[in-house]
Formats: sequence, C-alpha cells, structure tokens
Amino acid sequence: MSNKKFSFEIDKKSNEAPLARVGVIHTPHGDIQTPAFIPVGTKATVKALSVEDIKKTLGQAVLANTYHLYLQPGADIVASHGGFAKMMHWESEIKNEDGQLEKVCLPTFTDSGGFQVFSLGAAYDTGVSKIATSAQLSAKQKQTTDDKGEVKIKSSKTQMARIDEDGVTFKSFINGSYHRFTPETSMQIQHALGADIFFAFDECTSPLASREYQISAMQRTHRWAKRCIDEHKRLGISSATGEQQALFAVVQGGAFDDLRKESAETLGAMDFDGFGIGGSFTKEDMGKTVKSATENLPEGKPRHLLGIGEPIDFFLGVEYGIDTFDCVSPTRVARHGNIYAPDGKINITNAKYKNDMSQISNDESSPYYNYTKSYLHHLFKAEEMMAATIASAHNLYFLIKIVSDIRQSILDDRFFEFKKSFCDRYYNGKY
RNA sequence: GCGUCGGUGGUAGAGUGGUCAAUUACAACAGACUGUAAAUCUGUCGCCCUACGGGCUUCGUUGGUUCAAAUCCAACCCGGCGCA
Repeated sequence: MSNKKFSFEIDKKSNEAPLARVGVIHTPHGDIQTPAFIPVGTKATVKALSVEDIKKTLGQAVLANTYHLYLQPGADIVASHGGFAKMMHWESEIKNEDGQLEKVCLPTFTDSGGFQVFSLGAAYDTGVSKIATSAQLSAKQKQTTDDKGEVKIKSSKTQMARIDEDGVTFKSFINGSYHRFTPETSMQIQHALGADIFFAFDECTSPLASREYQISAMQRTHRWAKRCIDEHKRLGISSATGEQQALFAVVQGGAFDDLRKESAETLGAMDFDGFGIGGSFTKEDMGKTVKSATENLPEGKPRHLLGIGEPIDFFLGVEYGIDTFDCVSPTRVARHGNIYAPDGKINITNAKYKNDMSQISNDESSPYYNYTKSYLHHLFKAEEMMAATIASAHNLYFLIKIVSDIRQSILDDRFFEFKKSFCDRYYNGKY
C-alpha cells in the first residue's frame, strides 16, 4: 500500500508553443515524466516483449484494455493477482527502509472499452480505422448524393457491438457470447484491474459518421461520463490494489472544432483527474481538432491523446497541449516487419535487406540496436519469434525516444527547431 | 531385358479433348496497419504490349490424330516399383 496520491505538476510551459508543457504525473506506483509515450499491453502483455524489454524501451507505464481482460482471463482473476501490473510483473525492485529489496508496481493505465464500441461496432469489417483518409471521406460524402463513390465503404451487417442509451452489447470475439457494458460495469471492471489511470466509458465514433451522429454520440458520452464519476466515487479505492485511482474523461466531437470545444468544456467542468482526447479525425486536421479540445480543458490536469500515433502526431499533439500518448502501431507494425528508422519507416522483410550488414539502429541505447538488418530480415523470413521481439522493442524505443526528446526540446526552448530537424529527415521535408 | 506406374509453371500437387497461361498450397515480390478480433490482411506472381483489353510461348522430347491437345496415339528420353 502506498500513501502516494495521484497528482500532476507542470514544470515548464513552452516559450514557443503556448499550449505545450513539460510536467510529471505522480501516481501511487511512480511518476511519469511528460510528454510521454505509453506502450500498449492490451491483454496485460506488450505483445512479444518481456517486462525487461519494456523497461529497456524506457516505457514509463503500460496501458491495458478493459474489454479484453474482462473477456479473458476475467476481471476477478486479475483482481486476485492484485491488479494487472502485479499480474504481469510490471514492477521494479527498490530497497526499502530496512535495506531489503522490495518489488513495487509501476504506473499503469486501462482503456475503458470505449474503443471497442467503434472497432467492433461501426468499424467492424469495414476497413475503416480511426484515422480516416481523405479518399474515404470524399467517398462517404459522395454516397449521400451519389451511390457510386470510388472508394467503397462497406456497411457492415454483422457488427459485434450495439449501442443504446444505457450501454453497449458486445459479442465476444473469442466465443461469440454476448456481454453487456455500461458506464457502471466499465468502472467496476477497471477498479478490479487496478490501473493508476483509467478512462470513462465513451463511444469512439467513426471518422465517417455525420455531424448529427457525432453530436448525439458526444452528448451520450457526456451523460455516460457523469455516470462514470458517480460509480467511481461509489466504488472508492481499487479493490485489487487498495489504491486510489485517477479517472480521465474522454473528449469526443469528431473532427468538428465547435463540438470538441463543447465536449472539453462540458467534461472539464466535471470532477475528472485528467482527460483523454478520443474519437477520430483525418490526419490533416488532427492538430487543430486536438487544439480545440485542449485549449478548452482545465490547464492543470493532464491530457492523453488516445490511440495516437506516429512521429508527426507527437509533435502536433505536444504543440497543442498533449501530455501522454498511447498507440498500438509501433508493436503491430513491428510484428508485420516494419521498423522505424531516422529516414522513415522501412520494411525489413524487403529483399534489399537480405544482405544488409548495417545495424538496425545507430542508437546504442536502443534495446537491440546491434543486430544487423540482414539478421532481422532473416528472423522475419524464418518466422522466428525473436523477430517480433526485436522489432517491437526497437519501434517502441524509437517512438518513446522521440517524445522524450520533444520533452527535452521544450525545456531547452528549441521545440520547433527539433521538430524541423526531425521532420526534414524522417518525412523528407514534409510537415 | 520384360512388365508396370509416372514425368505439369521456383517447390508440392490438381487438371486427363475445347470454359487452361493452367485449381490450390507453399515459396517469392510488394503494399496496408494509429485507445490491438491483427505473429494479421491485401495485391502481384510465363513473356510482351497502346494493358478491367490484346499478342506470343508453355504442361519430358519429337512426330501424329483432331476444327481444337497439358489432356488421345506412336517413338524416344528420364524416374519409381515388380520380375528376371
């Protein structure tokens, strides 16, 4: 048991970007230096990585998922372990007052299941992700007037999630059984999972949803937010860890600036410990959408940009006031053979790397920097499991390092200089 | 030597007169992936072109039957098995 409480302190506000800041999130299980990238470990494991690997990537926290852990192994089992951090041994050894080594858990997040409302609902089997392409948007716009859009947006008839005012009915992707999630059950499960920071149950909308739908979904998310706070207060401390948990709201409103503002103001007036920016938008206007949210949120509370992102997203997010990020991309693309490199992402499975004796990274702090591209290429071709491990650790480190470097650049008053030098190289001058 | 079965695209292996440039799998080549139904999914995979169409060359070799052959016939070459 720890007597440390959740809090957030801003150490420095950027002299260059009005909304950007450097800070520290204090949790009962340790601090998170922000801005920070949080690795995703959906089922209480960052896929392909040991806890030691995660530490080598300099990950400060792990984010797990309510829906997945509820289905498997079950929230009660996680709670019996003392929470998911303890279950996965996301902990470090410290010397206590008696000089004895003692294991203490490290910071954790859980997502609420709100993303699955989208990924198993509107997005199910449609090929639409939370970042819409302009082609998808224009095809969708055409659909309303003309049914022959070039990009076909498949409308799914077999969604795995259905929403109503009270909650969401999910069909298990494991065995097809039905499960009911409400704001209250999401809170109960997340209390059992025991993360330091957890999210209100929201509805992540499709980037292709109409403005009318975005409004009604946002308003429902606001009503659910109130129910989440009430249930969280009723539940008190985590049943799994015995610690106080911090509850973050999720700002919605799609790509509409006025809705983002309304959502931020509405949720900002409620008693949340921090805020997630959720939902969807196109790549092009992500920055302004985030800005519309953050500039209307209470300044002194942390903001998390849910499910983002890629290198450029970190620069945009931090510039507009984001403190933490999470994203499955680095580990997912890693398993598919893509690794981040200073000049852009490369596909290590490409034939040109078969005999490439250069190292996968020139950064000696990167967990597996000294393996050759040729070796990693071979591991992928041979379908060896270490391919996923090396690539995942490498990618996570690469992204965590960018955000960490952004943090330092704000402290040094050279944020835009760093952004330019990074993007000039990584994106070949774009951005 | 006799008998018998078989030789198909990088590999395995379908097809046994037209709908076959040839099912399928694997390999190969490339692409996608943003709060993880994802160690997944998609595309290409004989050659050439003015490429949602057209031309050319392919199913051991050679010759033949037929309007039409990977598919039928003959000879030959090669391989497995059986008997000498």
